[in-house]
Amino acid sequence: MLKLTKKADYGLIALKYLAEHPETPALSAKDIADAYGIPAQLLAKILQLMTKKGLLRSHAGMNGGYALAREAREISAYEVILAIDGPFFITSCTKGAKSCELTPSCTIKEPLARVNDTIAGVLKSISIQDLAEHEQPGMPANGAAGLVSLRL
Amino acid sequence: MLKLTKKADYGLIALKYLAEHPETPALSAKDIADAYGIPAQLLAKILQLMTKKGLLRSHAGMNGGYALAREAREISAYEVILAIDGPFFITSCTKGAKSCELTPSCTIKEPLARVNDTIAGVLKSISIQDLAEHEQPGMPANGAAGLVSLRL
DNA sequence: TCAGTATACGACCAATTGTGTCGGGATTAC
DNA sequence: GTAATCCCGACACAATTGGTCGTATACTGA
Ligand code: FES
Ligand code: FES
Repeated sequence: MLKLTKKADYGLIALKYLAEHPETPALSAKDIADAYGIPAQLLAKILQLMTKKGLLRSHAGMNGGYALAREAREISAYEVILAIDGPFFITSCTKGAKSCELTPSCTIKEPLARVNDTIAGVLKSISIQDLAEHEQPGMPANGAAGLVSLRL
Repeated sequence: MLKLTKKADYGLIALKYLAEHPETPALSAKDIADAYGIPAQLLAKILQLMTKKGLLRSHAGMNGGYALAREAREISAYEVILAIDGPFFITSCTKGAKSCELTPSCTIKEPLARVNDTIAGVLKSISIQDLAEHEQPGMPANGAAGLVSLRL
């Protein structure tokens, strides 16, 4: 539960990989898939999705492939997840604003919606570049990168 | 994606309901299920799970049922979710410490683990009592209840 | 112009997970 | 002893996710 789908995971990995290779004009889906042992065709579909959402730019033909549409710093993990898995809500009742309006006595939705927003905020504060910059192991103890306040 | 299962939702609802009725010594699974239109037998299993994890105390026999094992303030949403859905990891690769060790080049797991911890922290900061205390609508603008720092 | 490389897209199936039901057994109160 | 209640495993069904296939389309370079 509360876990990323593999697709979203693959998407993040692919973007991270692209962010790590800024010199190349484009990388094909197969290139990326091979680098990580990801099913190539599946990754292709994911990349296509992200292209449609404006996160990537694609180019067909020889030496074609995908490239980041924006700076790695300007693409958040939230956007990636949103593009691949669609809008997400932590509460299972918030589906069509239908099923749970039937039980007006249940007020659990409201506080959980705040949690949802908080998580979304955290995800928004993470950029692809953050993922790509892998500090060496050993806890470098760098400063706090983000601060998220949860208001009940 | 990234959503609570219905079971966890039901579990939270049930605990909230129990927290709202502190006067009664115990409420049966059926009582709670009827109050919200939740499948009774399913809820029963969920309550049993939470009992086994020490969140509830149960009592068989007539006028039996369930009661909170601790103060509502002392039970966090995190514990509930953990009890019902098991340990959760946002990263899909962190399953058996197996699949992703094969690709040591992928460093995406690390930063996402921090996100995971952050979310867990948020969930831990929410108690059943927080859910039960439904402020009236209208944004009461009360002070910040929790502050979670995300350190990349 | 033509062959090769690559994206684009839809349909489809397989695997997993989530949701809900059933049935029998054990406890407890009255 | 009977009715209410918890306990628990097995099962069936539904939804989601993961992955494949086939084909169409676009671009490149010789
Ligand atoms: S479960 Fe949807 S509002 Fe309570
Ligand atoms: S996907 Fe698991 S470490 Fe990268």
